[in-house]
Amino acid sequence: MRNKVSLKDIAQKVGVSTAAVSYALSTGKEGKVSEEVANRIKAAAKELNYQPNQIAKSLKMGRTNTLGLIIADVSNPFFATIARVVEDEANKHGYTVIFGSSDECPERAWDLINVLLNRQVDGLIIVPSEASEEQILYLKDQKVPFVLIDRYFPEISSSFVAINNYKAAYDAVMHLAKAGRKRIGMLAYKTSLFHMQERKRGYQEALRDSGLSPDENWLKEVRHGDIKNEVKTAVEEMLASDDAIDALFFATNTLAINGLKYIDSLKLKVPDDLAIVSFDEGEAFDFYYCPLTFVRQPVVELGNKSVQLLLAQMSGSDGGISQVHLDPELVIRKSSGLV
Amino acid sequence: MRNKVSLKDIAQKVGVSTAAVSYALSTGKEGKVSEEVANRIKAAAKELNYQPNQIAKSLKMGRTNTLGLIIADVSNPFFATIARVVEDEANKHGYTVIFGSSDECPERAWDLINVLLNRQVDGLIIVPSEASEEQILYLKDQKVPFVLIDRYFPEISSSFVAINNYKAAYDAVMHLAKAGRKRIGMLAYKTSLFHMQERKRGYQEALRDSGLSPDENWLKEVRHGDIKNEVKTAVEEMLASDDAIDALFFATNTLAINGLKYIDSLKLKVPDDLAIVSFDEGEAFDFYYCPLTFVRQPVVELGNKSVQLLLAQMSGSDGGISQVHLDPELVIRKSSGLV
DNA sequence: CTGAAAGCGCTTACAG
DNA sequence: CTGAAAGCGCTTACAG
Repeated sequence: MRNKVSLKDIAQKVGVSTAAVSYALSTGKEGKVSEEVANRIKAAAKELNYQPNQIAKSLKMGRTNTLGLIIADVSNPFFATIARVVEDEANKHGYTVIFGSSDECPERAWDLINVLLNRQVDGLIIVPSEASEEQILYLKDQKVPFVLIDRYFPEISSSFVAINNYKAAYDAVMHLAKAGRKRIGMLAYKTSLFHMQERKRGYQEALRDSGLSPDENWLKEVRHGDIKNEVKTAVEEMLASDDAIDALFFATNTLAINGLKYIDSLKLKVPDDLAIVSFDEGEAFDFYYCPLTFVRQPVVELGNKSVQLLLAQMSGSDGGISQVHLDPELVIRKSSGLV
Repeated sequence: MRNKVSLKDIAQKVGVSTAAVSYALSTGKEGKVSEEVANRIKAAAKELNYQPNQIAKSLKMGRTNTLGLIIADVSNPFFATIARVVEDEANKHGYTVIFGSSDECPERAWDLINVLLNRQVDGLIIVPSEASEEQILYLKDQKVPFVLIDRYFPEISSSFVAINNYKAAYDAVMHLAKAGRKRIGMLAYKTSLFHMQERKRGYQEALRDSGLSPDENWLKEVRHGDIKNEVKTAVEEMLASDDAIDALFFATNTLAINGLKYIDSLKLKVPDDLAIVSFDEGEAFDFYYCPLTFVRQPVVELGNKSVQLLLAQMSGSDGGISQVHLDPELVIRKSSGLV
């Protein structure tokens, strides 16, 4: 089978102890073995195509140089990009990443945490799902290094990297107000997760600050699951009332994709009939007839920063909890009706 | 720190050997320890919140229950979906997956293979990049269980799961011919990889079988890297000649996205000015004004099958090499000009 | 039925 | 400068 050659084989071949081989092969321990012996060892290692067994090393060292990443779903482009960025940044620092998709389901997230912990990952990066506070508290209690990304729980003190969702929504809606829209709707997810609450709060504050009294029919929430139909119903209702909306802010890209499809089926014209602002860009919108105004999340920074915070936390050099808010950017194009 | 509780701690608490604890806690070894002792052990394990250290177990067992997955790029939706499917299928069988993105670069693929092997993955699923034959031969030589996915090297005997690319392209182009198109172009990648060769062969055979003598200007190849500009130039040339194409077959979804953007900028109308068939569906096309005819790859089956083949190979129950070709499906919509 | 012991492949404190 | 030995946390063949 493979990987049969171990330190012992090299030691035997050269006629030294495994200790000598270990010293000779690890950098920074040069003084421990004479150069001549070291060279013979290195030659033998190369000849036998020696590949160190990281599992054995990990067991001995108590470190695996592995990071665990729990996201909602890799097949969602937003999370796929995060996964990619985290992978690259981790690799750069000599870490491998193991990821898992929680599907926004706390039970699956628990399973993943246990699997990753049993595999002795050195730290975790987590996009927490709803109702997973218990998990986060457990990790804190167990002193597992971790950082939350994209979302966090304000009532739990922990490291995180997130965007300023309040501001993102506030700016988006203010922009629609400035464009002259009076009846601005918002389509969001029905979830207690803080990032979504913040987006809703931003929406509401912006309405207030624009002197537009929010109508309760303008803010609709749908659940994960049967998105397509729920979005249809929600948008239908926003458009049906006497006070039909004249602008719509989508709280995520998935909501925007589904919402726009339905709006198109109604033959409504963006932005004339309905002005639109969405969250995130993406290939999905590349072919939309009207270039969309959207909130650009700094996803690369989000991913990089989460790795950096985690590594700092693991090395103990940061002395505690770091909470990072990154600023999103409102990219203005035609769909909001101002240009 | 975390995970401090080991078999030894439980053994001490209960007053038995670690062996007894190990037996009591592993299923299928019931007879090895009296029920009464076993119960006390289990109670203690629960009380101490014992979590087995998989690293230690792996070292001892010579198996990690981990699969390595090397794809071109997780942030590409096609590969992201494969990653997701592989993850789910592997989990179902008790395996964790570690993935890495090779970026179609053989050096990066080599690095990934070494990292994964050093981490003692039990097997590999690989989307091979160009010029990586050496790597595949190495894996064979080392008797590492692996299966290739999406692509393979016909001159190297190995397990793989791929689609019938020749047929996919042949059917697509025949369909365009049936739609009355006479000058059918194809935009492909410049690569020696077999799947692309097969797609080109399918295109050429279909032209021949339709009595359309292929013009060498109709088949263009671009390199990864500066896709956007190369696609632009290629499409430009296909349209510029006296024999300008009246239909275009895209060999991948990335090529289609870039190609269609350029075609749109030319104000060409699909399918009247130019009929289109693409590879893969995707959100990207959801908003395209003309529903696209495309080759649907059975990506879920592709992923599932690759895991199944790998597990069979690892268990030694399949006695060698399995080569699976899955059939793609041509989904006919408006862009090809027949409906 | 039960447990002491060896060993997976490493690293490093320690004694020579 | 060099190497024997212990030990990371498990599992299991083996002896009692």
